[in-house]
Amino acid sequence: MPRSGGHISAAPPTLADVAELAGVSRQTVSNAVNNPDLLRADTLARVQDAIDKLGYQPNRAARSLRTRASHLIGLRMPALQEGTANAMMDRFVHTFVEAAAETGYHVLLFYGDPADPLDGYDELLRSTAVDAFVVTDTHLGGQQTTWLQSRRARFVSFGRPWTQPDAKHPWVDVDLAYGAEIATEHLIERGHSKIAWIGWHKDSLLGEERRSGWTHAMHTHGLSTTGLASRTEDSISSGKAAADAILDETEPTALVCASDTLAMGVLHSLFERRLRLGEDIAVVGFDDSQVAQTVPPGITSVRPPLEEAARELVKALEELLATPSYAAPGVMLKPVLTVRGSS
Amino acid sequence: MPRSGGHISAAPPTLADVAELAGVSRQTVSNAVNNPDLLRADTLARVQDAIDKLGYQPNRAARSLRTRASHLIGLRMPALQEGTANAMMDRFVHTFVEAAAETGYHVLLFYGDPADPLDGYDELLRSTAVDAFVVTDTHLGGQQTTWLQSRRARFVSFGRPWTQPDAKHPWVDVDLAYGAEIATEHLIERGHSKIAWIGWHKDSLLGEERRSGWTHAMHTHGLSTTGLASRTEDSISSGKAAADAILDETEPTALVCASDTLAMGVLHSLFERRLRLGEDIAVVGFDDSQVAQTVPPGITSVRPPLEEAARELVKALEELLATPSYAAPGVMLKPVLTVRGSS
DNA sequence: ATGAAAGCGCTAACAC
DNA sequence: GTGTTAGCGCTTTCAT
Repeated sequence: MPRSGGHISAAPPTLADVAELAGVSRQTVSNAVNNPDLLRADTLARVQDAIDKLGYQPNRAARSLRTRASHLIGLRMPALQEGTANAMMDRFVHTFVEAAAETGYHVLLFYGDPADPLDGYDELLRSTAVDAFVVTDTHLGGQQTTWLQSRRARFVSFGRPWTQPDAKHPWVDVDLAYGAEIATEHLIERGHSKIAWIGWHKDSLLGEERRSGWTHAMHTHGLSTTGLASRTEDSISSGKAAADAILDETEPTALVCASDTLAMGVLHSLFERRLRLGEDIAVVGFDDSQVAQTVPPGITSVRPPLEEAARELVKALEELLATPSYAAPGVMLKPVLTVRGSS
Repeated sequence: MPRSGGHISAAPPTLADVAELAGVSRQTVSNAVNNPDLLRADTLARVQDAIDKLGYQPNRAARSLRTRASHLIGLRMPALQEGTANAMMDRFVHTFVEAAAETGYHVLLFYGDPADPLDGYDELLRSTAVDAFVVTDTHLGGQQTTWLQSRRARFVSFGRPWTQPDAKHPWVDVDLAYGAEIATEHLIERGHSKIAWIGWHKDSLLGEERRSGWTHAMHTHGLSTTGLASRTEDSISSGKAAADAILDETEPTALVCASDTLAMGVLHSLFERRLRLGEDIAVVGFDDSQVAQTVPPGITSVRPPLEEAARELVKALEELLATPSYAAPGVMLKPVLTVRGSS
C-alpha cells in the first residue's frame, strides 16, 4: 500500500469517495474491504485501484460504532518501580504490543491509581473503548479478575488466577517453581552444595512458589536446606541485609535469589566484603533484567519466555473475541536459565 | 462516580436510556454531560441522577465519529534494547501515560517495523484513530517529523528537531550538554583532574552534544582533555574496550560516560582489573537507569526530568489540539545529577 | 432552558 | 454480484 496517496486534504476520503471514483455503490466498496470474495475479479480490481489512488482507510470510529468492536485491547500500566531491577512488565508490554499488531489489534495503555487496583477499567468498559483487557498483576489478589468477570468484561491474564481455582478466563503464566529448580540444579552441577535461598515473605504466593523449586531441587539431591533460607522484602537493602546474615551464619557458596533485585542486594553485600562475584561465590537471580545482563560479570538469571507468553495471550484473545463463550485451559510456560559469569 | 451501576446487561446504557429515565430529551442529556451550565440546576440534578443510576458513560466510537476526535494519542513503541542499560524510554512512556490521563487522553501504543521509522503512522492517521502523535526518537533523523508535517498530522516530539532548525512543531528536550557539564564539575569538585570521556561516534548528534559539556567544563577549569576522550558504539563490550584503552594509556582517575550502558562497560573493565568502583576510580553515567540505581555502590548518573518532560508535552498537545495553528517555542529542560557511591 | 431534525462513516440485512 | 435502506450513539444546528 503506497504511503503517499497524493492526497493531502484535511478530510480523509470516505467510502463514498471511493465508490464514486470506482463507479460502484458504497456497499460494494465495503465488501471489497471486508469480504473481497463476494466481488467479481474485475470489480474488485477497479475498487482496489480507487482505494489505492485515494489512500482510503476505513474510519475507525464509524466502523467501531457499527460493529461494536474497537480492535483495541486495554492494558493498565504496571506501576513503575524505581530503585529495583524489576522491569519484566516493560518487556512484556513491548512484546505484547508487537504480537497484538500482527492480528490487527492495538493497545490502549491506561493509567490507574496505584492504590486502587480497579481504577480505570470501569470507564473504558462503559464507554466501550476497548474490546478486552489484559490483566497483569494477578498475584496481587484476584480483585481485578473477579470484578471484570462480574461486569462480564472480556479479558485474559498474564499470571494464573492464584486465589480463584475456578476462574474461567484464559490465562498464561510462567512456571517459576521450575525456574528455581533449574537454577538450583545448575549450581549443584557446578559443584555447590551449600546453596542458600533469599526470597520473599511467606504471604507472597509468587515467593512461596519459587522457593518450593529450590527446596525440591535441594532435597532431590539429598542436600540440607536448614539455615540456608531467608525471607524478606523485595528491595536492594533487604537483599543485602539477608545476604549479610546468611553469609555470616551459614557460609553458603552459592545463593539463589527470588528476584534480580534481591540478587543486587546480595551484590552490595559482596561488594562490602570485597568478595568476587562468580569466583568467591555464585549468585543466581530471577527475571533476566537489564541489570542481570549488564552488571559484571553478568548475573545468571531465570528468564521468563515473555515473547511466547504474549503470543499465547493474543491467540487466546482472538478466540475469546470470536467466541463469547470461549473457555480455555490456562497455559503454563517454562522459563530458561541464562547462564552468565556470576555462576 | 459509583463503580457498580447495578446494571449488568450486555448493552451499555445510551443517551436515550438516560433521557427516558430522567424524562428529558436526548440533547438535554448530552448538554448535561458536555455543557452543564446550559441546564437549570434542578434538571441537571435529575439528569445526573439518571446517569449515575444507569452508570452511563458516553460511547466513545459514537462521540468520535461525531466530533472527529478520538482523545487518543499515538505513541510508537521504541525498540527494546536488551543487553544495554537503556530504559529511559520506558520511564518516559510511564510518565507520559500518567500525565495524559489527567487531561482525559489515553495512549494508543502501536508497533512499527524497526527498520522503517515511518511504519505504523500512516494507517492510524488515515483511519483517524488518533488525534495526535508523540514522536520520541528525533535524533535518528527528522524522517518521522518531516513526513508527519507533510501529512499535516498533529504531533509533538520528545527530542529537539536536530536536523530541521525551522521545524514548527512543539517539542521538549533535555539539555544533556549541561548534564555532562554538571557531571564533570561534580568530579572536579571531588578533586579529580584527569577526567576521561567515553562517548559515541562523531556522527551521533546526541553524543557530540554531551561531549561538549565535558569539554566545556574541563576547559573552564583549565584542565587538559588530550588523550582523555574516546568515541565508540553504545554497548557494554565497546565501553569496556574503550575503558581498557584509556586506563592503560592515560590513567585517568575518573570517567564520564555518555550512557549508563557505557558506564557498565567501564565496570566490566574495572572488574577485570580488580579495581574498586568509587575508591580506586570514579565513574559517572547518563540516564539514571535501574542499573545505575542498583549496582553496588550505585552509579552517579545524570537524570533527565522525564516527569516534567511528559507534563510539558501533554500541555503542548492540549494547546495544539485546541488551536490548529498553534506554534510554540521548544522547551529545554535541565537534568539533575544523582550522586551515588561511584563518585 | 429544552426539544426536533439531521448526519458523522460505516456495515448488516435484504432486495434485485 | 451489486445496490438500497436503515441505523449504530452521539453532537450540532436550529426552533421553540
